Amino acid sequence: MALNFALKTDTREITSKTTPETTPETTPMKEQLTSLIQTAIDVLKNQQVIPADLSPSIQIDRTRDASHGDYACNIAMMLAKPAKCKPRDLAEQIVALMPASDTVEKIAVAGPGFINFTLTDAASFAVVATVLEAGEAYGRSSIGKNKSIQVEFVSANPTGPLHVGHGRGAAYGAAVSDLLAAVGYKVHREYYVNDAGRQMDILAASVWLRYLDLCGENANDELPFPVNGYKGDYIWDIAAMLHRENSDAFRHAAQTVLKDLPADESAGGDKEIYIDALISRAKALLGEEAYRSVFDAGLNSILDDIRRDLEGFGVVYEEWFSERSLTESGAVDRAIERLKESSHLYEKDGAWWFRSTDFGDEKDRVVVRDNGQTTYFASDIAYHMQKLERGYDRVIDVWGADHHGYVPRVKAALTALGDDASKLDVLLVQFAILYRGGVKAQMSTRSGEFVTLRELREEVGDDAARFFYVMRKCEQHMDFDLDLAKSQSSDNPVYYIQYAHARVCSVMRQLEEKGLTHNSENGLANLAMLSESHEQALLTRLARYPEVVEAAALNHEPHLLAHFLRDMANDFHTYYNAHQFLVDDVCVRDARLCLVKATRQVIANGLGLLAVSVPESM
RNA sequence: GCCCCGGUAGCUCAGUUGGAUAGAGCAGCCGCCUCCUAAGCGGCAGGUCGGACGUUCGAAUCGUCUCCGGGGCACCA
Repeated sequence: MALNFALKTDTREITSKTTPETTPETTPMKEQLTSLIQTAIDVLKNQQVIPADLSPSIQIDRTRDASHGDYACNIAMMLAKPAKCKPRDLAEQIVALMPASDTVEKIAVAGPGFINFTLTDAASFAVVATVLEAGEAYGRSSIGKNKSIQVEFVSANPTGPLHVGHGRGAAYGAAVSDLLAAVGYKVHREYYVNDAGRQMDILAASVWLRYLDLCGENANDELPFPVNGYKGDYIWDIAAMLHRENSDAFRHAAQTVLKDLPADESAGGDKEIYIDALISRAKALLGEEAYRSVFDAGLNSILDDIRRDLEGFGVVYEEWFSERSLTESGAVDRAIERLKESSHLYEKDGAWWFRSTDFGDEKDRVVVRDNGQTTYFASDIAYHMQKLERGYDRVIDVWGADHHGYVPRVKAALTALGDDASKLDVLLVQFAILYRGGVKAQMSTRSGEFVTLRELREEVGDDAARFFYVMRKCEQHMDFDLDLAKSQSSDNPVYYIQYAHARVCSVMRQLEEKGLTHNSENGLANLAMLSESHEQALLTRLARYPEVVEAAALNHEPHLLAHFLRDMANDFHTYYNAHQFLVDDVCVRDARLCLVKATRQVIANGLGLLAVSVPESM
């Protein structure tokens, strides 16, 4: 009888389609070729042509040009110097010593000394059966098996709705996570909720003031809204909800609220001092419990909104991690104690400083302020300490590029704690600038008018938004063309790829309408009929897919997959225009349909990893 | 001033971790539906890979310097 384990309330199972089985392990071609070359190298070492103490890493690459065969190796050029031998001559010797293989048709020495491999037809055709057999699992692998990785991304302050800058982090973080899961890692996606700190107090104060307004305390403009408060309409919504549920329970007279407060900026004062005074006043008048009610009303409302927004965007988390919980669990104190014990902290001007300059940071950083409050940085130290304590093999943070200055101090803190800072990868995502009609559509955050992620999703759709965000390398500034993302034409890469998928579906429908059926076995038995250059190109492309997924995952570069899918769609459309699939010859027809179905499968798998839908008709 | 990222075709970007003749898509020009969706395909044209020097068999890729653009340098989060 199975036991039910209680899950933490904010923890959930991965909701994405899980296909636990991985691609059946046909020994990857690169490894086969590597071992052939290794055999030859070993012989040459015995013959002392190559120094025995040399153990070169054998690199096998896909060729760029089909006339160079399928794979190429540059080992002869690498070893030419130590072997005191011309690269081409060495290449010839290596080729002569390589054992025969039933997957290799031809081995040739070319150019300055490349060894080019051409696969047998049987080996190139095999991919079709592999894809159709593996289905959704094709492209998955087990490189990351038994390794766990935590990916923290978005983690925007819950002080307002997500904007388009967060969108890029969301799409990128989710794609990296899904890719890592696809290559076998156990992935823990996490959103760090900044539910403590001054910004949240400002939010609470903003909500409270709007609430007081709704109670009637601002009937004659006697309760001015702070310059530094959050002015968005959503604050009104939260205040209205608060008033609906609590009526006048948190009401205090405007004069009481404002009594003896310093001047706001609008009255010639300092807006920072003013807002802090207002927060103190709110806490004093409301008392701890009521203040927390107002605070939580703001926090929960916005967090729920963010959660719904992200879910709609295909981004789900295993955990929403509370910053406040770090303080409550004592993790922050514990981190500070550990740093004190190892004498990485010192006291100056009433504050406690972390000596991060010992670890290459440009200046030391405060962890406990002179007023006794711990800083955001202290929470971050505790958080990262805690992440590593959880035992992940690797930890990834996806941050906006504007936080890059933060990386050295976080790594410094981990090192100071005696943890392995190299387990942490911080991936920095550059800004996305929206263009509409060729002009910038994004307002500056300073003016308070920013395009929200939700607006973007509504305007261009989730598919286009997800795809466009990951089309570029994350460190590349991105121009996001809204018109292109919305356009339903081949200019739009999303539609272009989806259309390829829909076309295959359409072909299969046509087949049915003609009263025909597809015999897959017969098709697989007649793959040799696929001799057209377009077909060869598709076969090669299909075989590359697992390599692309692997590279995209391990290098955290989902754009590789996006580009691959576009190229594959192009291969398909070209093929589609050049040849009929539904021909009279049953053998050719069945073979072509096998190829085309395999193509559809790979497009579906690839778009699936990017959370882009695969329509069956368009 | 110091640090991070970028600079490749008119525009937006790739470039398999140092490989062979630098590639796509837009935009421009010329073609292709009696045919499984023309939301598609083919062709032409377009380049001093910001610049200089260096490293080596070989550089868009690595190093140093330099120019241009973006961002960051809190007892904020």
